[in-house]
Amino acid sequence: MPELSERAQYLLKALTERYIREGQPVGSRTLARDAGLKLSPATIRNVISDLEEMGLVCSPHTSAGRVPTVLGYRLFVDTLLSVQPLEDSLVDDFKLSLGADTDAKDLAEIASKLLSDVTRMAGVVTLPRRDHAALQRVEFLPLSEQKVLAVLVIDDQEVRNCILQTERNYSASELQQYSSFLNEQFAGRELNEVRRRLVSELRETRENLNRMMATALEMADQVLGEAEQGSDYVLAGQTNLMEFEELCKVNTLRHLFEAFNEKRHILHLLDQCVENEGVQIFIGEESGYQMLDECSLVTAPYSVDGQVLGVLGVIGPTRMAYERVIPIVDATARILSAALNPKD
Amino acid sequence: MPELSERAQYLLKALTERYIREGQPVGSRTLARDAGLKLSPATIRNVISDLEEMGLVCSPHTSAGRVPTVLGYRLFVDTLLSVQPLEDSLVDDFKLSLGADTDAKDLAEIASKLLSDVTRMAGVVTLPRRDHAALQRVEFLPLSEQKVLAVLVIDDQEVRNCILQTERNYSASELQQYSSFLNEQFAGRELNEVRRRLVSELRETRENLNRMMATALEMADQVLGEAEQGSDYVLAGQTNLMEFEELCKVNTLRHLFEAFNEKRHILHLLDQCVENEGVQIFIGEESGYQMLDECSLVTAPYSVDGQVLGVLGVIGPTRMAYERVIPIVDATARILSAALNPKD
DNA sequence: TTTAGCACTCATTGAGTTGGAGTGCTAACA
DNA sequence: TGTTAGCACTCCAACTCAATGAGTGCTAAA
Repeated sequence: MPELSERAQYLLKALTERYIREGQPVGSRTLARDAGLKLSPATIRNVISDLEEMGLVCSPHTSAGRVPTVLGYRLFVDTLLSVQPLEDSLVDDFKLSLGADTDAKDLAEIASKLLSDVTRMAGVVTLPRRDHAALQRVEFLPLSEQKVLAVLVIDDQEVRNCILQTERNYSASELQQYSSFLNEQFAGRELNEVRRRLVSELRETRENLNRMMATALEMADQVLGEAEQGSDYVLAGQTNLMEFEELCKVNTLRHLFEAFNEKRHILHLLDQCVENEGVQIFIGEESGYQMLDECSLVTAPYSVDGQVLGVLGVIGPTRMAYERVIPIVDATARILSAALNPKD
Repeated sequence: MPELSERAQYLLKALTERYIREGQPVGSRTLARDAGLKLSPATIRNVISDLEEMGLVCSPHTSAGRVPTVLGYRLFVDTLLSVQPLEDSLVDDFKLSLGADTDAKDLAEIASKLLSDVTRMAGVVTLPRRDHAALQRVEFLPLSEQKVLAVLVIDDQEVRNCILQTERNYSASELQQYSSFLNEQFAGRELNEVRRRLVSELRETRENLNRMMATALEMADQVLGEAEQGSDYVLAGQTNLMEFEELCKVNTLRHLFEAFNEKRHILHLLDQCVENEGVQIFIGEESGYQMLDECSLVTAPYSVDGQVLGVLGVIGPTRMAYERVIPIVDATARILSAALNPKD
């Protein structure tokens, strides 16, 4: 990519900003008026023509103004953007809303709602991964004929339960034995470590023919398997996307909403953002998913104790106010991280 | 409403069926050919003209054919419809899919998916109300500083837990005392009865200054309050609705999808169907909700032990194949009922 | 009661027209 | 060499206009 003159950069910025604001292809005359430079439309045409050659802008048809391409947006976002600082009042609002002492899922829902409300686009938050969370305790309770209730206490905020189908009946005291055995062994360890060690221990105890331990371990294994509720996300404000001209073709919307329902693809995309520290942006086709061709995704990971637990973000048209959305997503990720941190 | 001649009825039926099939206003010529009656278009025009006077059909504009009105659909559905029996293979499929031994929520999700897949419209299933379900057991477990985990075993299939914030720490044995006290009192009783009795018992024990009982009751009260996860529903196949011409205005879709997200309205509507035994149908504006003006809703309640637990149904355009949807909804309700019944 | 005939209405389609916005190119200017 | 004015050109969007065709209502005859 050849170097871009100061002026060309400035004009690309002006053009992109104008287009984001107005949604209409912008022509040389408009730009001349708008940009504040003392240049005639003709001069501007020359510059813009260079930008076009570099693939940063294009015109939808011969006699229309120019529109940023994905590449143009990319350059704009990476090097030209002047990010606005966020109003304190908004941050306070967010902190308040995410301050309630509820479980992770509720927080995710609140956060996605906040994101969608403030940006008037769609907000998305993946549920926190719990691989690295510490297992606090396991409890087994007899339920009924050949059914045992297993309760998995992960931390103060999250408890999962699942119902095990067993081969025979177990008494409460027997189950108590199992759980205290397991707690001795595994309490305080990370879930994925527990998972790993379960496998090896199982093999070992089977060899040793220790019936009681084996049963306990088998149960634990089953619980972890069940509780392994594959990663998931919550979405809010999908309908906001219907307000944007450029997405308002029924077919575009259908593909988009099908993807939202299907979840697989969106999840895969969001997973890619876990790696990256800080705000990450996919513009248009960059995502690699066709249904997002006319959309951009702005994400940021959230974490607890330096462990990234998930990702949140905003989905909207490529023509979105990045300079506003970016700080919002960034701040929300921080606030959510704080909310998830054990406060004591 | 004046009596309708045999012939008029027949023609209304033919017209409605044709319109449902083709989606185009049907004219007298078409109807003459289609209906199998040996009548000229002119004659048919006379009859149709009567139907129009009665408000059963109308024409979108002067020189178009006729389309059934809501009233026309109503008459069609109530008295003219020939419901097709369902293929056994489909019923078997449904039974298989709903046979798995999972919890109520999963079943509801499967059912709504089935409904939407088979009808190519949107399937909806309310989560089962648990007011009349028997409380099997309560357990309290100490979690951490001033936090107690309460587990509510409702029946073999459903367990709820919630985390209580308490004023001081409780030991495991103390909590054990509470839960066994509560289980003695309430196990086996219906949830709403438990709720009712809790209130009065609380008042009584407070007067008696029985500290221990009071605490136990207060905890139970809190649990029930928390677990009171207001009624809810699951929806599948919303995007199918985008395939229908008549709903494909972005605005219509937006209102519809907003209603789906909002849930309140749809729930209220579905609640009305609990009363009615068997299949109930809302056609177009009959629902009273504007966003459903161009939709119909076909529902049937499902129940266990004669207790209606919820409603399921299909949402689609008014122009839907009622004769097919009705038996599908009916059968699904039966199969879901069976699946929820304790099998032992 | 049914039918044929006819005049009439109205949505839809496609072709032709116009106006405006914007471009690219060229030649002149600083 | 960079900047500007002028001009021909392109294309979209909006509009008009006429033709088409599906369907109706009415009337009078079978």
